[in-house]
Formats: sequence, structure tokens, C-alpha cells
Amino acid sequence: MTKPTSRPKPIPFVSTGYWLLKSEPESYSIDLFAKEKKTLWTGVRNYQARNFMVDSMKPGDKFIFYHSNAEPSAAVGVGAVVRPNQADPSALDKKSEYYDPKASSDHPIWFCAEVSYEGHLKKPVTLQDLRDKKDLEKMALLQRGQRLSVLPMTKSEFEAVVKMGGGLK
DNA sequence: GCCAACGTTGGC
DNA sequence: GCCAACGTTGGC
Repeated sequence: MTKPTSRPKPIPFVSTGYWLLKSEPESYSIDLFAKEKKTLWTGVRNYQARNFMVDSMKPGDKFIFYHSNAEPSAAVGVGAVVRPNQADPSALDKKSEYYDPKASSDHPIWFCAEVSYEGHLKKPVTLQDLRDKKDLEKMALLQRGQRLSVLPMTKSEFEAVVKMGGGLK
């Protein structure tokens, strides 16, 4: 006997191992990432984006580093997931703009991923470049109203973006 | 700075 | 549980 349910079941999401992570360069840029080599991808405060990092990201996954709210907004580099699904320390830090009074070490609420720098694209691939590319029209980033800061992408989308950027430098 | 398109909150 | 009001994101 199946339980009655008032809500539709979430569609199971199967990761292809490729992601796109957004950051505003004024808050965390690819240049700073390159200098630090590794960072905790903290401050994600959207449940769907969080769930990607908790449920679907795996060590070794790759991602496009995308500058949002930038001049111009563009894919600018590549990174790799080191360790997903970790409690986000910024939620417990009263001085952080991402502090959440409802979070605690027993109940972190928010999670992040440790990620490592792999390289800058030789040339940034602007949002307009991405939109102009027929092969990328289904890419999550380009869908109407899309605002998540952690987005899945397919392997072929990932490879197309890297190629458009002339590879890594 | 504007505003479309979202997500979240809270009164009921 | 509905939904109006509010807040945020991010392109332009």
C-alpha cells in the first residue's frame, strides 16, 4: 500500500559530474580562487542549490567558474570538487553576511563544498557568447528566470564552454 | 537603477 | 495549505 501524498515527488536528479558555480567577482573572483588554490564554496542560501552540493556533487566533479553581475558576465575558469556536503561555517559566524541564527553545529542547515582551482579559461566566454551558441541552448544557466548559484551541466556543455574559452591557461 | 522572475515568509 | 507581500538575483 502506497502512502497518499499531497506533494509531487521530486524528480530524481542524476548528476553527470559537471557543474557551473556562480560568483560575483566583487565578492569572490577567479583571480582570488587562483591564488588560494582551494576554497570552501560557502554562502549558498537556496535549498535547491544546497541540495545539489549535498546530494549530487561528488569528489572529482568539475565545474565552470562563472562571474555573475560582472562586466561582462562570463565563464572564466574551471575548478574541481574536493569534498562536497560539508557544514557551511559561515552560517555559524555572527560576523558573516551569511550568518543564520537558526543554524547550529548539530543542525547546520546550510552546506558547502570544498573546491580546488584548475585554471583560467584562456579567454572568458561571455553570457552573450553562450547564448549565441546553438549547442548550448538547453544549458541550465541560460534558461529563463534561472537564478541558482549552483547549476548542473552536461559533459558536452562543459566541454563546449572550455573549448569556446580556448582551453585552460 | 530598473525590473522580471523567482524564492521565502507569515497571516489567516 | 493558500497566497499576498516582501526580498533577492542578476541581466540589461
